[in-house]
Amino acid sequence: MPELPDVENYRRYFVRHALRRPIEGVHAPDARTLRGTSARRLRETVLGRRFAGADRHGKHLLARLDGGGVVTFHFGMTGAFAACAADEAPPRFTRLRFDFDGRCRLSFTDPRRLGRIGLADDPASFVVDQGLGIDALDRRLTVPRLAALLAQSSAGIKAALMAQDRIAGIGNIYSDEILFQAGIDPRADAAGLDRRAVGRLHRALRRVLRTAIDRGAGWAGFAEKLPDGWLLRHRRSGAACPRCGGAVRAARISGRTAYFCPRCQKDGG
DNA sequence: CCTATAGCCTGACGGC
DNA sequence: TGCCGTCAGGCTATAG
Repeated sequence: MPELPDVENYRRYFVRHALRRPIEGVHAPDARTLRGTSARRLRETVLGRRFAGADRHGKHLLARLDGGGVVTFHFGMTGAFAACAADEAPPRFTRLRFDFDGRCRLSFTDPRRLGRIGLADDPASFVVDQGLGIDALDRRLTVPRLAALLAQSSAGIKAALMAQDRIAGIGNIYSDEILFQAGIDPRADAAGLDRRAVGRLHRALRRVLRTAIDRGAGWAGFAEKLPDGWLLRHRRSGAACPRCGGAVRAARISGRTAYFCPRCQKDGG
């Protein structure tokens, strides 16, 4: 699940359940989930400290420790958080667990183990080290800046939106929705979009991501809360496009399955 | 430089 | 019901 809206909601969940409590235990039973660190070093870094705050950049969650240092989370395709009491059974697929004082615990769960957890000095240096582009909801991503980013891309527009080193946070699902709402063919060249199309893309990008956050992306029941007019509700081959009633089509674009409405998404195609 | 593909992992789902 | 193939909202390394 975890694209920008999902991770933003996980961040808020983390803030509610993990901030300002002494960390009394760290369980990291799955070494593969750790990236560039070890269970031992993680324990040494975190034990006895508290999380002071949590930032997000693109699909990454950056949990700041009091006194410096950051625990970084990437959720892969199936990562999530689950808080639970100490006397409850730990959730299935727990790959990392923090035990706080009292009865509160926070698990990072990830069935497929495609998620990654690591350590960094600070959020800014992590973003630089990872080579991440500007966060998709950063206000500094203006229409001219988006236009400039796309103009220097030689990729298709869907691949350009998903390139984390340019714009961080958008994945396969939300790129489909953004392009649908902007009326742009996912196979179009990124550099070939005119001013009006880039303007619509910018509007759609912000609206889609904000709305998804507000409606609870990442949590159970989100699918039922999707707006009626969204493509995501009808993201199956042959389903009826919510705008024109035509057939939704699937296509393989940059290694992922894209869904779109050929009639409503003509721009650049 | 770029795009395309396989691989990492496991679970869910549809067809037989 | 059980087995098998396919697919899944991530990224990375490697090949062309």
